[in-house]
Amino acid sequence: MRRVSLYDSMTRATRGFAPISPPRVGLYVCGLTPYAPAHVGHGRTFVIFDMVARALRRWGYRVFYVQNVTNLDDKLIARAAEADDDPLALAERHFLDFRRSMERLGVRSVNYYPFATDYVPEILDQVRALVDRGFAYVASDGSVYFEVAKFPRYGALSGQKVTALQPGARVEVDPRKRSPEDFVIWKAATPGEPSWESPWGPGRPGWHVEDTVMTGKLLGARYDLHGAGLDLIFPHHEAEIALSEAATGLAPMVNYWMHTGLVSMTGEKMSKSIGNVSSLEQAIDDFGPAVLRFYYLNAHYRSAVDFVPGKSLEECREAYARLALPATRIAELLERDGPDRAGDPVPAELADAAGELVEQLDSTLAEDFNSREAIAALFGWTRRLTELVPQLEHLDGAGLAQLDAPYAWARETLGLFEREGSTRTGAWARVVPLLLDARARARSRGDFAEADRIREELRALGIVVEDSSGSTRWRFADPS
RNA sequence: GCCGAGGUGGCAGAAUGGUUAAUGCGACGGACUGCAGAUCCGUUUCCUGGGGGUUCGAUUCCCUCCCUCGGCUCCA
Repeated sequence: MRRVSLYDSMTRATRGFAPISPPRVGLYVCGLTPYAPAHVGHGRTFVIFDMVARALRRWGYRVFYVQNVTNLDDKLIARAAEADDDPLALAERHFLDFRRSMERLGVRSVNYYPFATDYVPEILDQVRALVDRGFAYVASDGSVYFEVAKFPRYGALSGQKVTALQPGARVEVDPRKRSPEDFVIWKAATPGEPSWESPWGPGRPGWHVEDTVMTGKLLGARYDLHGAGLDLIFPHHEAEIALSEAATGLAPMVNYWMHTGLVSMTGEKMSKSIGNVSSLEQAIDDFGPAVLRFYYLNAHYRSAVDFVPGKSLEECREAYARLALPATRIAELLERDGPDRAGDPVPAELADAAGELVEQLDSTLAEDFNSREAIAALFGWTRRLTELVPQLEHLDGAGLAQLDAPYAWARETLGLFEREGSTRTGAWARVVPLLLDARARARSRGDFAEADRIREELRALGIVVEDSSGSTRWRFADPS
């Protein structure tokens, strides 16, 4: 296992990562409440933790990655009511869309997506335990609240002092609470909502308790790593700590907290409730998954990034295309001729440099997942290889694989450079070269009118033909 | 008001108690090309919010001020 250091939001320091029972790592990331389509900001958090899981696995850790789904809450109920729909069905639909986006983005590292409503019996057990132990109280309507005053460590993660909070700053104070900082863990049902029987009457789980029950059941009372966007630090993660540690008596609930920086748009946090969102699905459609991953990983995960429509992803498209060029050429050659293709061996110093770079990439990423530095190093490799692009044609399969090693590293950890299906299979792969041969003959006899006609005909079919000094290449036109 | 994270070139965005502050985008110039496109090469010397302090040396550490963003019981 490689030595990894990461910034822990609880201690506010970069620390060496030591799992409770190596090589196993329990990773929990707060997933989304699927009441609306996912936006570009959500994608950032999930791509980042996908990278974290991929990298840890590469380095020998056995990561069990859980990402929850809050499939029932006030917003879902409100949205469903507007559309005369069932909240659980609405959540299911949005979740499936979200999974499709994640699949397209190459986020495949999550082992399990638990749904909150599948854990109601366990949630009731935890609520009951908290009441029994005196940490929670039952209000007159049958709702159950956690009493923050009973848990002195409350506020350790966020640095907040309960006395300094401004109750009602953004959300109205619930009159059933003993104290404004208390939070609901079991909500008495209003007629028409999905509800479950409980000792306190029909109701449904509060948000915070869902997570502690699922992590407790799936990862244990104490586990290694908890991640999410930093907007969840207060109150959600503070509440998770209080609930779990109060209910189990075991602390700390989690050893390392990782929080990702937020994506803003027009200077404000991108947020469903503000409405300044840019659809994740649309961004993938327009730019492809690789450009989006590049966008996310091209900044340190903890820094805030501003999303500028019409600019941010366009810039990344240019940069990524340049970065990926040698990787694409190598992949094309290996795809065409197979891994055993004949040719010259690669010069030893170049092969060595590739190996050294891979080591450098690993150590860079192992220091608090600095994907930006890794990408900068990859640009260095691309610069070096682009000078050799005309010579790649003459190298043997093993040599190409050696030169590809840094890109293969990025495929594994960053999820970049993955070929989205071959563009060169099927009938096109046979027919287009025939047409290009005819065009080449036309060009060589000076019949440029015919050459241009063939190029235009192909263009109309969505195939772009590009000449370079020695050869002609073709590709499918960009989707937009 | 309180808590937290920040302020780096035209833009995005890293890093560091010490030679030219990474990388990319953009811009400009050139190469290649029948044309188009793509690609490549070069240039972009004057970039670390203001003021103090510590130090031989600060963009980095400390204090203070200003500004921005996030949170204050909806949120990735």
